[in-house]
Amino acid sequence: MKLNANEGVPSKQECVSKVRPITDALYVLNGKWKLPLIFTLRENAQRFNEILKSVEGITPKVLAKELRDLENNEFIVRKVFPTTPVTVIYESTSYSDSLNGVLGELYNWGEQHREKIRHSMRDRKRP
Amino acid sequence: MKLNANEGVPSKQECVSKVRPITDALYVLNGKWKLPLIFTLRENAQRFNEILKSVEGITPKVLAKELRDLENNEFIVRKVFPTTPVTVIYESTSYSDSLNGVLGELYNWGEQHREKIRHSMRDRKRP
DNA sequence: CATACTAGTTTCCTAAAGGAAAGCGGTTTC
DNA sequence: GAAACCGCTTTCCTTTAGGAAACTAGTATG
Repeated sequence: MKLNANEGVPSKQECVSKVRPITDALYVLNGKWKLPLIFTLRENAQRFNEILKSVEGITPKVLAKELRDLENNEFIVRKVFPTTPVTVIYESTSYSDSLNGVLGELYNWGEQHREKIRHSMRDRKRP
Repeated sequence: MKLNANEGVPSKQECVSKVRPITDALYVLNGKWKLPLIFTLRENAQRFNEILKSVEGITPKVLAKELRDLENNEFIVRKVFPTTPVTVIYESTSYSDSLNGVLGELYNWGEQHREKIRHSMRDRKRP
């Protein structure tokens, strides 16, 4: 009783639905500066120019864009105070803590993988 | 007793060591085709041209490079059989199962996050 | 009115990822 | 010897991420 020539082979729909939530998650962590920014703002809320100094190497253009991304994903909030000159404080949200599980898994797996590959490389030289 | 002007502020070393294992992990999943390839080869081992067909849109050049990456990370093995014409089978390893924890966390968080952002967008239109 | 300060934006540029199309080496079949 | 099949590689091109440097708007102070 063969209803479909691709029996047993998952449909494209099925594959996409398996992969998309994962790529969604990866997407929000994507880019050179997302993690450093998340971690530095977890240490303490900071102003734009303070972040520029504490995250070494980032430029104003890229920082502005990354902060917008993080705000859109609700990992941080932007608070403006009408001092003169203005004060803008970026502060990490409690929602950013929801990343802890993911980040913990990534950390442990990444650490383990580095060791694994280090050993494999060594064994290729001296088998 | 102030020993250091940056007391309480983590050193750059400390930040790097917190972030690097995570970026290592993200790096191996990086790129447009890594996850589709991992998943398709978990379904069943396949030949080069079979993968080209089952992973819709990938080109030979990119596939060859991605397979090399996956092999270097020991997620797959490349098996060559001296038939004519040659048969090359790519097969996922049991080590690729070590990703299950990470992928599960990413999946759950990603699914939840998509919902969260969807609701936030709606509430911005109708507050 | 000039200067200073914050929080960005704008313009221009480079490097890397990825795609399209064609080609290639080895081996059989006709 | 031509054609076909497999598993790629090569060349050329476009898009995107990110960096350097300069500039801007708003609001004070002198």
